[in-house]
Amino acid sequence: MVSVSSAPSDGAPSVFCARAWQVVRSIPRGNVASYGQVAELAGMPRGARQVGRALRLAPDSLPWHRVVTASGRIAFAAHSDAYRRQCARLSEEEVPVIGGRIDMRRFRWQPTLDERLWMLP
DNA sequence: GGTTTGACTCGTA
DNA sequence: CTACGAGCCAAAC
Repeated sequence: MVSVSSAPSDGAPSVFCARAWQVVRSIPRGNVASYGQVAELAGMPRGARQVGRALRLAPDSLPWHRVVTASGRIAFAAHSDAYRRQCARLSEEEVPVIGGRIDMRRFRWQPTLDERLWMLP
């Protein structure tokens, strides 16, 4: 009997977590995506909060800074260390955070049909 | 088991 | 524009 556990209790991250990381890796430099957008592309339409959880466990090599709230704000508390780190990393790639905000109309990632198909299950 | 928590989102006021 | 509340879902108590 082979038991296949998808629970992260084995030490391995969940399937959704791995998918979310894959989506985040696909966000081009100079663009951002919202938590909800990443969730949807990863196959979980209402999983915005799970994306945040997945990113918390993510390696620093992952471009986690390209994920912001739907309104274009950084999800961390405005004066926290994490907030400043994300802000700095975004500015490094020409994504300005003005008034605590990113202009989603200009910087929101719009994946092509090909990119969507590549990521969906 | 239930309750709380949080890197969320959306509608209303 | 901000504030609040309800909905959301998995993890942690």
